[in-house]
Amino acid sequence: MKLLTPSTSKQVEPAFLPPDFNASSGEGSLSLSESDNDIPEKKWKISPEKWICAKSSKVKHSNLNSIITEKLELLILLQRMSKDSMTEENNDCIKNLELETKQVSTDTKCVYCDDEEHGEHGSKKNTKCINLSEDSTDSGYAWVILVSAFFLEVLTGCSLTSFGIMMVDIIDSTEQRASNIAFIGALLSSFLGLSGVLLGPIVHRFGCRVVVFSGSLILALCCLTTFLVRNVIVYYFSMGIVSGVGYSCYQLGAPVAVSHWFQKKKAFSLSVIMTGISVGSMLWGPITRLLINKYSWRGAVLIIGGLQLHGCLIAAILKPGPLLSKSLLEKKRSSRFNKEILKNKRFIIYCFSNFTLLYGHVVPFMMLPIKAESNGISKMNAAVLVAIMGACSTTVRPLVGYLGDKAWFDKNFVFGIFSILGGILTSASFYMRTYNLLIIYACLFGMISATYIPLTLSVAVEIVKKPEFIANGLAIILTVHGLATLVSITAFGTLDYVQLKNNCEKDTVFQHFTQSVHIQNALATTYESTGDRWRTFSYRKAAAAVKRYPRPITSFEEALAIPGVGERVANKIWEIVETGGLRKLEELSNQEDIKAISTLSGIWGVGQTTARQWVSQGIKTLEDVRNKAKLTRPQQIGLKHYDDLLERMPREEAGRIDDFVREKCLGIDADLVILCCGSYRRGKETCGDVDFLITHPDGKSHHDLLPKIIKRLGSFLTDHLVSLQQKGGQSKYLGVCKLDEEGAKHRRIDIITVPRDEYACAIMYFTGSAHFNRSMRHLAGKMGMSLSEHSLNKGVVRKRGEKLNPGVPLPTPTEESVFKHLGLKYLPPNERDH
DNA sequence: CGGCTGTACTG
DNA sequence: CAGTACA
DNA sequence: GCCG
Repeated sequence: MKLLTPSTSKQVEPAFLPPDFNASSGEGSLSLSESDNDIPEKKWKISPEKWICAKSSKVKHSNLNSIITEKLELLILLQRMSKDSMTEENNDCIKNLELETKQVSTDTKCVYCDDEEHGEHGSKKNTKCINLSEDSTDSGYAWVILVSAFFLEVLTGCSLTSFGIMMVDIIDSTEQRASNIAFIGALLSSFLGLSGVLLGPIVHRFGCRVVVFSGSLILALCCLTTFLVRNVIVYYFSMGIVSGVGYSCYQLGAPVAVSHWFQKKKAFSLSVIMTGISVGSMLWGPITRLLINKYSWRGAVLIIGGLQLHGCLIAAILKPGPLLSKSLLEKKRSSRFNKEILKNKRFIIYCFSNFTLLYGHVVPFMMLPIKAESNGISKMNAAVLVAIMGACSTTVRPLVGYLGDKAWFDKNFVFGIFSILGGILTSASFYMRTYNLLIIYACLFGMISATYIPLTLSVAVEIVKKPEFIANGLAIILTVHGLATLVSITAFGTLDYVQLKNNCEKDTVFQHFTQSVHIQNALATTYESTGDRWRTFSYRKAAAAVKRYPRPITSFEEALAIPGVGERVANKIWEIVETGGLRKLEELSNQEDIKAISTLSGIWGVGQTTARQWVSQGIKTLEDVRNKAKLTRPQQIGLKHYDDLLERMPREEAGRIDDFVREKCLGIDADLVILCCGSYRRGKETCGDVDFLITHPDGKSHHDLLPKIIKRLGSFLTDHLVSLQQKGGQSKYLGVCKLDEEGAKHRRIDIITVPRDEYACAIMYFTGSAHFNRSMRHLAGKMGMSLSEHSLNKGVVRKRGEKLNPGVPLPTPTEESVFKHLGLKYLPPNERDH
């Protein structure tokens, strides 16, 4: 085995080599004498000196035990200390190490077996040595185990990948500082590693089946908790600490299980499951994004929790194998922490450099989706970036492993160069704002990090030199990695581009930046009360543009350059950035009348005109309205539910309303097509109302449908605001509903029924957003067309806004067709916010 | 200077 | 027709 | 109030 016979006796060959190397290396050099097959326990405790002795030059058979022992000890240490799970690379190292260990034990043809009775360990009885017949492993059920273990690792890959993807949405919906949420990720990654300390003995005691099973349940429970509870402190546990432990179970379980079943092809099998985690991290990004788009991030968490329950299935498949290496794990660890290592100045310096390296390394992984999003890249594409990074890192890693073994390969050099490259690249990434550039960044960074991260450990081994310190040294390095991860993610959340995304930051520039959005909107509202419709329009537009703008505004000119922001608004933005306020707004909004107007126009059915009229008549409070004002029917209802109707409902509630209405409608006619549109369809976390679009596939049964539906919904609809028959066959109902639940509030509900051939345009319209509809209609207008909720018409002739020729409808069977006619790429509902 | 989405009910 | 609403 |  080449591993144990390095080219020079001085060079300590690091324990981290790629599986393919081990797999392909000859077995011959290590064949052992029979006597090694029966190894008494004591013999396993062998000093590190013997290990290195075995490593340098010729292998002494009698020392092989010590090699195995030492490696296992290292393994234990690594498993405890490592899993800088951000990057999985360390795990790979562990697995490589583990695999190598297995290889050794395989080669010796000495395998430990253990009756899978849980608990009764600690005595020699349990540990016996057998000569294996080769057919009992590597085939048959072993392959089932391999596939299961592979999928287990795929499930593990979910951990930080999906959290990274989700972070943006979590920040949005919890309105927490980004750093608070990022801290969950830091906890997750730390506990993924830390829990190895606890799990090591537990895997040993209860077997990997039990551990994987519990891991699965733990994860499912965590996800359920996250789904149900709306409290960030709880998330620290449910998504951070406890989830970390859960994933740790998977992570430990898979290689252990496989090592129980594979003998000859152990190296191969371990490399297979190793790729599992990479495949997992590639897959989970897009999957998570899709789930979030469809069900919001809470829903996604719940579904992921469900998916993690597959771990139970896998646990059931993972029956104890004929080979059992875990009994080896139980050996008492002989190496204690040796302070001598701290006298090695090179090593200390190396530790610091590793800290800074990892400090910088970890952030891009976790923050990439946020960075992408803050630069206006769609969430799905951000997820794709993560997948790309994963893929690149996956492809390069085996290559590095392969090259790492070559004599001419200068690890120190490569490590140095690539870590510097990674640093430069990441610094440069600050200026990468377009999707294409970020793709390149993801690719390069994935590849570069796949190079230097595994090498950190190899280089450490070379620096430590003294064999008795290697275990300690590696443990220290891995601790440093873990620490760096924790510190960097926590710290970083408060520093860089994360803030740009957020609107709840207290930091000066950023605060002013977000405040400006707020104030612009306030100004818009204020002007609305004054009645200047088009000024309002412009403020709204400018506010939206500023909100979209991915960076803090640092100069007047920068503000002016934003489309939709002119000189006057730029002046105001600059005043906000510099002083934190806007005098004009304060003047205006301190006027009692203006406050009154905005209060009154909160009543459904009361607009600017009515509100202003009332105020001028001295009606300034809701109480005044109740007593003095003349109210229309809808306004009375609006006043009755004033507070309820101004409140937005959580997405889940909209979902329950959807279920209820859907069931009732299908009771009328099972063929009806019911779609809940509006902000719900766009995947928003809260909804101001629920919008139902209903049609019948036969193209005619939508006639007279709406009254039936309203009748059917009965007391669910508490008040009717408007119920109208439109000319073209569309009917619209606006009303108020309330679920039959404890503490349920009144909610606005809109229902429209449309003819089949207007369905696509109606969906477009009813899904919105309002602003998106305006843009689409504006675009249609510029192209000589006209878009409405009924149809997309072409050949429209307009003259000074007036339509002279209504044009002819284009065929629009689907939403896609509408986009196509307008020369646009299809946008899924969740991307129609602008 | 003139447009800034397009449609439809209520009173 | 003006006012209000829907996305 | 912004933009063409």
